Amino acid sequence: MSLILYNTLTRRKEAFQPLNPARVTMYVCGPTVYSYAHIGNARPPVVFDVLHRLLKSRYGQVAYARNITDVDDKINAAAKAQGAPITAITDKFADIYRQDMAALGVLPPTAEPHATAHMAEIIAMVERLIASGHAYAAEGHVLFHVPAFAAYGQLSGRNMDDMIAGARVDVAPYKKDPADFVLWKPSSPDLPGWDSPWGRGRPGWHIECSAMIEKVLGPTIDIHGGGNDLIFPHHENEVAQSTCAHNGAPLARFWLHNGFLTMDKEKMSKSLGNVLLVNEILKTAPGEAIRWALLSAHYRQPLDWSDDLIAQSKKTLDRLYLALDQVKHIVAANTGAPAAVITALDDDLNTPIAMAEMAHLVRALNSATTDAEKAKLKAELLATGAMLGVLQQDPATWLKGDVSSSGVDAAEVESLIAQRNAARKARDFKEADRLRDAITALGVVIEDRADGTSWRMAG
RNA sequence: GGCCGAGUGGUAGAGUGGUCAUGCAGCGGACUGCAAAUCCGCGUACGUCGGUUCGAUUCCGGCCUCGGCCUCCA
Repeated sequence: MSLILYNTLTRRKEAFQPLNPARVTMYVCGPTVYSYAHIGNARPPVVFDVLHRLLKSRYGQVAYARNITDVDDKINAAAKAQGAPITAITDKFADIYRQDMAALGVLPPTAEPHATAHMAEIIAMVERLIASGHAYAAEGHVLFHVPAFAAYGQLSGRNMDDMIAGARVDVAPYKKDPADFVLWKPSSPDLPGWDSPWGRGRPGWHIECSAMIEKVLGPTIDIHGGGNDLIFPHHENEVAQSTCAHNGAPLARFWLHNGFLTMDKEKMSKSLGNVLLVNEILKTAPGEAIRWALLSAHYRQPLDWSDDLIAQSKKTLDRLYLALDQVKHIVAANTGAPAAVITALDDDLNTPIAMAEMAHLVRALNSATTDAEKAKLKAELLATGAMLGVLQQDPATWLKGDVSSSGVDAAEVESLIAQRNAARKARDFKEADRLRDAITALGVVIEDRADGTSWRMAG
C-alpha cells in the first residue's frame, strides 16, 4: 500500500515517497492573526491534520510546520482601529486560533513559526536574491524580478503574457516588469518596521513562508499545503523566491490544495462578509461534529456549509458513539484500522470512503454476538476514528452532551426515569407514558435496555 | 478574456466501462407494553447533444449552467 496524492504541480495523482523517510516534512500556510478564523479557514488545518496523522502512522514522525503570520497590513489596520498595540492583536488571535483548532481535534503542528521571529532570515534571503540577480531594490522597496525566473507560472499554470493582458491593477512605477512583486517594503514611523539594508521596513506577503520553510524544515520539503486560492499568487511566488534562493532546488515536491467552503454555493470569505466564525459555531455544536462535517466531502471538492450539514454530522456521530457505548465494558482488541480504511485514505485522502467504512464497522459491531468479535470491531472503529481525529472521547460524555448548558437537571431526569420504571413495573403504562412525555419535553431521549434505562440529550 | 474545477437519487456525498457506495430523511418488517435504539428489506440517480464501444453515469468532443483564481483571501 502506498500513499497517492494529487499534486497541483503536475495536475495528477502521484505516489508519495518522502525525500527522507526518517524526517517527512510538511508545511501548511497558517493564519494571519488579525481576527477570528471562520469555518472556511478551518478546512486546511483539519484536512492536513488527517494527512499529518496518516504520515505519522506510516513514518513515525513528521516535521510539520504551520506558520503564524503576525506582520501584515490588516493587522496594522486592526490595531489602529482598536487603538491597541500590534502584539495585543496578534497574541489574542493566535491564542484563539489555537483554541479553535484544538476544539476541532487538530493536533498541534510540530512547529509554529512566527514571521516576526524570522526577520533576520527574511532579510538574508532577500539579500541572496539580490546577489543572485533575481531581485532588485528600488525606492526603498525590494522586488522580485519575475522574468529572471523562467519557470514562473508553472505551479498555477499561467503564462505571463496572459496575466499582463488581464492585469487589473496599476503597475507601480518602480517595477521593472509589471509582474514583479514585493519582497520588502518601507514602513512609515507609525508602522511596525525592522532595520534592513534598504532602510526601515517590513516584509512582503510571500517571503516569510519561504524564509521560515528554509529555516524550520530545509530547502526542499516533501509537502506544501494550503487553500486553493493561495496557488496564485502566494504559492507561485514562494516557488520563485525559494527556487532562486536555492540555486534551483525545488521548494516542495508535492503541492496540495484544498477546495473551498461555500455558503449558498458562494465562496466564504472575509471580503464578501458571508462568514461563520469557528468560535461562534463551537457555541452551538460540538467541535467533533464540525470536524466530521469538514471531512464529509473529499478535500479537493467544494463543500457547501449549512446547519443541516452539522445536524447530520452530529447524528452520524451519535450512532457511532451509541454503538461504542454498548461495548464500553469490552476491552478493545489490539487491532488497527481495517485495510479498507487505509486504502481509502491512501487514495488522496478519501475521507468519505473512510467514513463509509465506519458505517460498515458500526453495523457489524451492532450485529456482533461474541465478545471476541466485538473487541475486534471496537478496536477497528476506534483506530479508524483516530485516523480521522474523531471518536476518541468517552461515549457517555458525548451522548449526554453538554447537560449543564442545556438547562436540564440531571437529577430530575433520573428521578422521572425511576418513577417511570416503577410505573412500568406496576404495569401502569398510562402513567409510564405520561412520564416519558415529560422527559421528552425536557429534550431528553430515553432508551430501555436489558441493563436499565439510559438517557441522552436529543438532537 | 486567460487558467482551473464542478454538475450524481428527497438531501449530503463517493465511485465505476456491464451486480452494491455510504450517511441522513422516507417506506415496510422484526424487536418493544408503547417507544427509542438496533437489525432486516425497499425505493428514486448520474446537466445536455454527439462520438468511440457489444455496452457509458463512467472514455472523447461540442454545448449549457454554476463556482474559483487572475487584487487581500484557506
